Amino acid sequence: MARLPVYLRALTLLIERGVATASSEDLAVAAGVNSAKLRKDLSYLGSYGTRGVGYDVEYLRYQIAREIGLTQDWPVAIVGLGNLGQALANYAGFGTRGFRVAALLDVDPDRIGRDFGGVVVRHLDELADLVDEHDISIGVVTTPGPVAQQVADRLVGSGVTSILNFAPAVITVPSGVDVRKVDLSIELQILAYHEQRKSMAGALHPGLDIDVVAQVVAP
Amino acid sequence: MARLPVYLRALTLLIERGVATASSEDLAVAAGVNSAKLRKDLSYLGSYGTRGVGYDVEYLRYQIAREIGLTQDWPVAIVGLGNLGQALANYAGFGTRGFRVAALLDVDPDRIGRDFGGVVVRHLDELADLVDEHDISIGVVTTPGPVAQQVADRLVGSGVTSILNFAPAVITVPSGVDVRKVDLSIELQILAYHEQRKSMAGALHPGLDIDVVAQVVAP
DNA sequence: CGGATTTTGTTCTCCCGTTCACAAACTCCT
DNA sequence: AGGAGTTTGTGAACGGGAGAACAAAATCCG
Ligand SMILES: NC(=O)c1ccc[n+]([C@@H]2O[C@H](COP(=O)([O-])OP(=O)(O)OC[C@H]3O[C@@H](n4cnc5c(N)ncnc54)[C@H](O)[C@@H]3O)[C@@H](O)[C@H]2O)c1
Ligand SMILES: NC(=O)c1ccc[n+]([C@@H]2O[C@H](COP(=O)([O-])OP(=O)(O)OC[C@H]3O[C@@H](n4cnc5c(N)ncnc54)[C@H](O)[C@@H]3O)[C@@H](O)[C@H]2O)c1
Repeated sequence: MARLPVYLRALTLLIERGVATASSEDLAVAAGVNSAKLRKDLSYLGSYGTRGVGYDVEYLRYQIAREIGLTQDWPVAIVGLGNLGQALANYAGFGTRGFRVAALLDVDPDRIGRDFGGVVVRHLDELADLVDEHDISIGVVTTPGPVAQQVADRLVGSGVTSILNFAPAVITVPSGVDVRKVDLSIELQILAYHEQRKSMAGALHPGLDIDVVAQVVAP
Repeated sequence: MARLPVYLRALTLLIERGVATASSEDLAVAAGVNSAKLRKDLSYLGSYGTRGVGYDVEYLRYQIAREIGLTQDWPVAIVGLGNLGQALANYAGFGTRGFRVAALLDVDPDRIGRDFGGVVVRHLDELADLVDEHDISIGVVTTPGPVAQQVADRLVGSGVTSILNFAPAVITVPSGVDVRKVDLSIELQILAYHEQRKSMAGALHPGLDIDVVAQVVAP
């Protein structure tokens, strides 16, 4: 079900291009997945396609948006207005996808009171009030790693039940709370790992050309 | 093998705490995984543990770092110095993990020439020269989605063989080139999906308390 | 020195996601 | 209207990862 957002984006792209109807094959290409997988995924939501024709792009987009819950908009709190937190707070693409920055929190007096995209940074102590006031259920953690756990604890304590964590730390939460992690270093390290294998393959089999090496290395 | 970086971070944390030896159970808790899985993963690298004792933290950390390829440092190019690109360029945690920002590229004359963390932004046309000069094999894409594909093409054309893509677009590359995607919107949408299910479960079974709901909803 | 204890490395089983393949359903053209 | 062509929805086979469980190996302790 983690692929639904990808399909949603592919559908939006097709709508922008003026496409009214698309086959599972078309969608699969646009979303970068196998067409059988895509059909099976969509069949979970119900029979929204027409055999011999394909899917009504607009209609399917709405159905997926509804399934994900994007017919409402989700207020989000961001904790930690450093480099990354500011970039997120300024990010326009946020609102166009059903999310709204409803609260910004920090503990640094230099950050508190500043304004990003029309929202003023407040002290973390005001978290519970803001969560209540704006009915926030999603929190984003962009603090340094060492304080991520305690910030997560306060988010949970204030009633937040979903957390997106950018800090390089494993955070644990009570059951019933979802955590997702975005970790730049890990992504880069995975790339570095493959890079190293590529160069090693080249060293071990200098006769092989790049295409063959690619096949050896492919996951 | 995508878990090796997580183990690496857990080990680094333990070293900072002065721990010299850790069992697979300790490591599993620190990394947030199952201990059997962790042991199986580590056994791939070789037998670096001692039965009845556990793993030498320092030694294991080095072995994993070597496996990933972090004994060398990896020069990285960042394309698109907007909100996000600037945050990445300023990010200190970059260098401490074996990566180095070697080149910054943009096409906006207002950005070109500016300095982030000691590196000057250059025009995208200079990409190939910079890749050659600094022996860059990893590129980071932080441009708007619509130009992500053409930027990726230029990266590949310049000799980059690994791409980390932050733009909300599916990019396709020749075989032999690795692409990883970091997509904020998708992460938030997955959280929203689970949020919606939580609130629906509450509406359908108003008698259930939050803990029971949590079990129903858990993946 | 030998048994009790701890913990690794590995085997085995199970389960879930992926993919193939095909019948059913729909359109289009003659 | 009917056959040819397309495309969905899904049953079935496949593959691989995850976890339980256990034997082997090392330490500890009397
Ligand atoms: N900047 C990046 O590009 C980048 C990339 C990947 C990961 N990260 C991670 O994201 C996190 C933030 O990175 P950054 O570069 O923005 O760091 P930063 O130091 O610029 O910002 C951290 C912010 O958190 C605030 N903060 C500190 N303790 C807090 C607390 N207890 N409660 C609330 N706020 C608190 C600080 O005042 C500061 O404003 C770090 O964990 C970093 O490792 C950053
Ligand atoms: N800012 C965020 O927090 C955030 C979060 C998630 C995803 N993203 C995605 O990351 C990307 C960048 O976001 P942003 O907020 O930094 O956008 P931005 O508009 O601030 O920055 C985009 C930068 O890319 C440059 N650019 C445009 N076309 C280019 C080209 N052909 N070659 C090189 N550079 C080019 C622009 O000059 C600009 O500096 C977007 O795709 C966005 O959707 C951003």
